[in-house]
Order: sequence, then C-alpha cells, then structure tokens
Amino acid sequence: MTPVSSAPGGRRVSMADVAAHAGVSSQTVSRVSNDSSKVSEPTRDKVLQSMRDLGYRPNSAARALKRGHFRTLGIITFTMTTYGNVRTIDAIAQAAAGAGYATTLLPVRVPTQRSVHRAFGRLEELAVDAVIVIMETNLRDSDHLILPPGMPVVVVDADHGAGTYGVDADQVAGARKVTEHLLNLGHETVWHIAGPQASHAARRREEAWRASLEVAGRAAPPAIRGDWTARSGYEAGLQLPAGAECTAVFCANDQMALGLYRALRQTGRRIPQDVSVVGFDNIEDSDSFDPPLTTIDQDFEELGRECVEEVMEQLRDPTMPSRRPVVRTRLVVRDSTAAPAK
Amino acid sequence: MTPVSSAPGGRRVSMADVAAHAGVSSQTVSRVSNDSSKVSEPTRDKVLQSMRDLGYRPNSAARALKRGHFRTLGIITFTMTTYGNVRTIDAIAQAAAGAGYATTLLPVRVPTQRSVHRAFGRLEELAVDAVIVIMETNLRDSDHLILPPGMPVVVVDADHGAGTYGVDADQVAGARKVTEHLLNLGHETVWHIAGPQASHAARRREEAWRASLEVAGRAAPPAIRGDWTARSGYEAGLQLPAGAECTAVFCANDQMALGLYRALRQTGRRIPQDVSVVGFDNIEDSDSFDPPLTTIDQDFEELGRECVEEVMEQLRDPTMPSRRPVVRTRLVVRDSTAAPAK
DNA sequence: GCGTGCTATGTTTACGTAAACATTTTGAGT
DNA sequence: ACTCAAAATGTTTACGTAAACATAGCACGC
Repeated sequence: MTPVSSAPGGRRVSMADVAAHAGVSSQTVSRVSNDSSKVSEPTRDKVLQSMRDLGYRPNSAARALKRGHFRTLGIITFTMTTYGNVRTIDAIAQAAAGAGYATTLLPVRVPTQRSVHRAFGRLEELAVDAVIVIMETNLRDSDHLILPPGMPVVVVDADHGAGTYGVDADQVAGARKVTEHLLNLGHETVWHIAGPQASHAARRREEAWRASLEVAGRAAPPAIRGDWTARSGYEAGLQLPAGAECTAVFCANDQMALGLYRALRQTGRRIPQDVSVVGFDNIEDSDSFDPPLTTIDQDFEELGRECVEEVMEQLRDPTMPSRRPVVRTRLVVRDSTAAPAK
Repeated sequence: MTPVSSAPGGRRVSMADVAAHAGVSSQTVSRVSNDSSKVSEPTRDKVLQSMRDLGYRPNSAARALKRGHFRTLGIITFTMTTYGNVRTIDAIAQAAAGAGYATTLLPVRVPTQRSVHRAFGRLEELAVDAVIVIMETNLRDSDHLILPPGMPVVVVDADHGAGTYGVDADQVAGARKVTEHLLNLGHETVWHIAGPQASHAARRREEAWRASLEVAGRAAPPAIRGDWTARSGYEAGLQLPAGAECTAVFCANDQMALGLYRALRQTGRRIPQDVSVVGFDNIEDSDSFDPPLTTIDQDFEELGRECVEEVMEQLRDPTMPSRRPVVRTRLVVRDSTAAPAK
C-alpha cells in the first residue's frame, strides 16, 4: 500500500488519523512516536504499520508547542565569505548537532541599523531556542544588539560589554606570537597588513602587533589596511617599501598573505630569503602556498563547541554568568619565515 | 519599567497575559501582533505598551501550528569544507531570506548509511517546510534518499532519477570549455587532475574532459585523482610527466590548482610558459594566484536562487514536475594559460 | 427615530501533541 | 480462585495562537 500522506479533508496525517486507523488511542500513538516504552510489542507494530500506511509524520510545530522548545539554535551572521566565519558556523552546527540541536542561519547582508533591526525583528518569528551572533563587524553604537527579551544570546568575536555571553579566539596572544617569532628570527621590526577597520578581530590583531613591538622597543611601521581578500593583500603588498627596510610582514589573515606573495614575487623579492611572511587563520590551503605559509592556527572546532556549551549553560540556567571562554591560538611555523639576510 | 518576561507561574509571557495587562481580549493582542489593521489607535498603543512592559514575545511554535508552516528551509549538507558547498549554502540562505524563509542546517558528518538515515530521521523532528540536499558525495545505492513522505525535496549536484526535483550547474559545458580553450591555444592534449571518485561533480567534469578530447581526436592521458584539497593537487602535480609531454593541465577545482602551482614551480616549470593550468570554481582568491588563474566561474547565486525557486514551486503545487534548471558556467581567462612553447 | 452598514472588539474553537490522571488488563503470589 | 501491583491503554486537558463567528457601538440616510 502506498502512503496517502493526507487525511480525509486534505489535512496532513495526524496522530488522530493514525490512532483511528490502528484502532488505538492517540496517546498510544504518541507513546510509540516518543519513548516507545510502555507499549506492548503487538500494539507498537500495529501502530508503526499504520504510520507507514498513512505516511504519518509528526508535526514539529505541535511538538515544539507542547514541549516548549525547538532544539534549534539560530546563528546571525553578516557574511559567509570569510574563512573564519564559515569554519565557525560549521563548527557550531556540528557541535549543536552533537547536542541534538539543529542550527538555523539568519544571514544579514549589510550591517546597517535598518537591516540588523529587521533581522532581529524576524528573530521574534524564528523557531529558535537561543541565538549565536557572529559579530565580526562593528555595529554603529545606535545599532547595539537589540535582541528579543528572554532569548539567550552568545556573541562571538565582538567587543561586548559585561553581562553578555561571549566566546572568542585569543587574537591577542596569536598576534603576539607572530611578532615575537619574527623578532626572534632577528628581524628589526615587523610590518602589518591589517584587516578592515570595522572588524573587531582585525583591530585586536593590529593592537597586539603594535603592543608587542613596543614591548620589544621597536618602532612600529604604519599598518597597511586590507579588507581580508587576497586582492587587497596584493595591493597592500605593492605599497610596502622595497629593499632591506621591510624584511618581515604579518598579514591579518592567510588570504591577504596569498595576495602578498604575488606582490612580493612581482617586485622581485623571494620568500623567505628577502621577506618573511606570516598569516592568520591557518586555512586549509596555506600549507600548499609556495612556500607553505607560517601562520596562526585557530581552533574553530573548539570555538564552536564553546559557543554551544555557553548557549546550553544559559538555557539550563539563565541567571548563570558567562564563563567567557577564550579559545587558544597556536603558531604553525612553515617555510615562509626565516632570519633576515645579513 | 523593565520587562518581566515571565508570567505568574514562571511561564513565558503569552497573549493572554498581555491581554489581561492591557485590559483587552487576546484576539485584539493577536491583531496588533499581526495585521495591526482593524485596531483603533489608542487600543493599539495600549497593547504595544503592555507588550513592552511584560516583554512579550510571540511563541513561534504556536504560530507555526496555527499557520501550518514554519517559513523555514532545511539544508542537508555533508561538508562545509569545499568552496562550492559553502557558496551554495550561502546563496540558498540569502535567496531564502529574500523569500521570507529562514534556513536550517542539518550537517551529516560522514555519508554512511547509518548517519544519513539518522539525519533523515531527525528531519522528521525538524521545524522545516522543505529540504534541499546538497549531495556532492555519492551515497551507496542502499542509502538512496529515504525522505519523510510528503516533504518537498530539491537535490543539488547529484545524479538523480526522474521524478525528483533537482538543480545543478552545467559541469559538462564548463569542462568542455576548458578543454577546447586549451586545445585552441595549440596544446596537443590536456591532462586532468580529477576530484574524488565519489563526487558527482568530479565525475561529470572528468567525463566531459575525456569526451571533449575524443571529439577532437586527441588521446586522453590518464586522469590523476585528488580529493579537492590543495595538498592533493600538489601531490598529483608531482606525478605529472616532466618535459614537453605535459603542457596543459585542467584541475577539477581551484584549490587543487593552487597545489599544482607549487608542484610545477618546485619541479622547475613556469606557468604558463611551460605548462598551462586551468581550474574550476573561480574562488575569490584565484585572481590573486601567481599567475592569476584561468578558471570556470559557476554562478552560485543563481544556483541558490534556483534551488529556492524550485522549493517554492513545489510548496505551491506538489504535483508540478521540476523544471530541473541547469545553471550556466563561464570561462574566465586570466594569465595561467598560453600557447605551448614551440 | 429607526433601520443599515460599517468598524472595533470579544468569544469560541481548532490546530496536533503529550503530560497528568484514570481505567483496564495482566500476571505473580498465595 | 483471589488479591494486589505493575503494565498497558484510554481520557482529559493545556500548550499559545489566529481563524471564524458573534456582538456592540456608532454614523448616516431617510
């Protein structure tokens, strides 16, 4: 028999339909559909058969209404074009799935006040138990996170005030490790190709780079600003001074480092003999750059796990303060860094 | 007054609570919450004020139950590590958002029979009106898409039988354009670094490459198989014969082309003077490869739009057959291809 | 002054599920 | 056979919303 999938009247098949078909009460159908304990073998089989016959599919809306939750997390994200965001989203989705939660994407195209408000407005409608915001980009002050009241929120990668839940990678330690690595190799100073002004991560990496140079008593050259893309890294690279003045460059991400590679080669400089290059992110491709790129590895899986962990914490007990975990970063030394030529 | 966010009894604030607080019926609250027409100005203000006072947030589950839909699409995806998948997911999410739909991710780690079944099982529970499956990887026959009955489905990037809804990029035309471009430049034949055996897209690109060579009466060298990663492209590149025997290589994606660049340079060959290289995908970075990569651009935005379009079609009228749209591909010629040395 | 028709609001009900409680059946122990 | 507990199943109800229907108020024309 092929499933009919719609009850008399054209409605979707409900428990009541299955119950009638199997000659039991709807509660028994419910039991089979859920615990499936406390139901005798023959009854269960009968009900399961009826479910198949009718093409029964539980109504998630009714379930959620009854249970009071969706087992679904929302992710507000401004872009999926940067590597870090994608990895973070993926990691969150995996971790959430592990905890039995699905993940709903709420893409916000441009971080203007209007679009953010609209997105957060739509959140009200969303079938979601909690929200993770991947900030990445600065909002103007007036846009400050106006979230639905009573909705647990975790913010990733943002300057957040006290009282909010947040998770972040240890950008500062990462940038410090880069700078120290290069100075230890004997470079006089380190140049920096920064990410966009609006990005929290970019700002923190830049500040940590500058601070590390200061601690070491070195003069910080002016930062050159890119926009995360390889193309902007290429253009930034063309602005670097030629000759011995610039022997080491720290790129705020690996993609810009790729662009920098091309700019350096085009202007006749070898990596690492003439210029050492370090990236940030450890994208999958970076070990196949030519030469393989020295970079900072961020543990996105852990970041995702921590996000989900924080959310779950908040769902369990909304009064609990955030642990505000910081995910470690790790220097991966490959072949793009070396001591400067004498 | 700060919102209380919970009604007497600890429950979330409901319409009834707002209604009581504002001294109106719950239906009036519903009207304000929805159309907001047919309500007098003073009443509306009163209700809105009560909503704010109590921190009212509509219950999406109850709404969905009443309305019969969630305005949410599900995406089943096997990996978010390949560029194409991410772009597709992003495009779908954007297109869905444009149509007023949210997007729920359902990541399936390994495409084994068990995990797929489990995921599709969880789908039953999912608060979703329809599903888009980004196949990408072959399932073993026994795993064939067992989806909940009555759930609209669109499959991307798969060999699908008749009767299903599907969308795909025109892999064949893309691969043909590549081969013809290289032959037209004067190359005797074209080598191929293929994607993994299990991938539909990889298989179709490989077949089209081989067919194009046949049509031109050229012998097809053995395909070298990679796994989409830059590292595998590097390793495949090391297996290419040295010398004039191999002057043109078509990589099944851009990342493998990046690895190939390194292998070629390492074995003393220049691009494009000694070897021409073509990729597939036109990833954002490929114009910053050194040299900028000739590749095939896939219009992922259109792919995403078409997916959503197909889903909407099916939601409107489940009996309608699929248009089975095919998204165009475009050859982007940059600096990695040239005529072979004489 | 009295229907007539409209607008604003209230009342009832149903959506599909599952908890809580009620009842029946089963079976083990005497 | 009879008691009693446990297991299996049934009945009632509530979850929060919104459609459908009902009613009250009010302006307007004759």
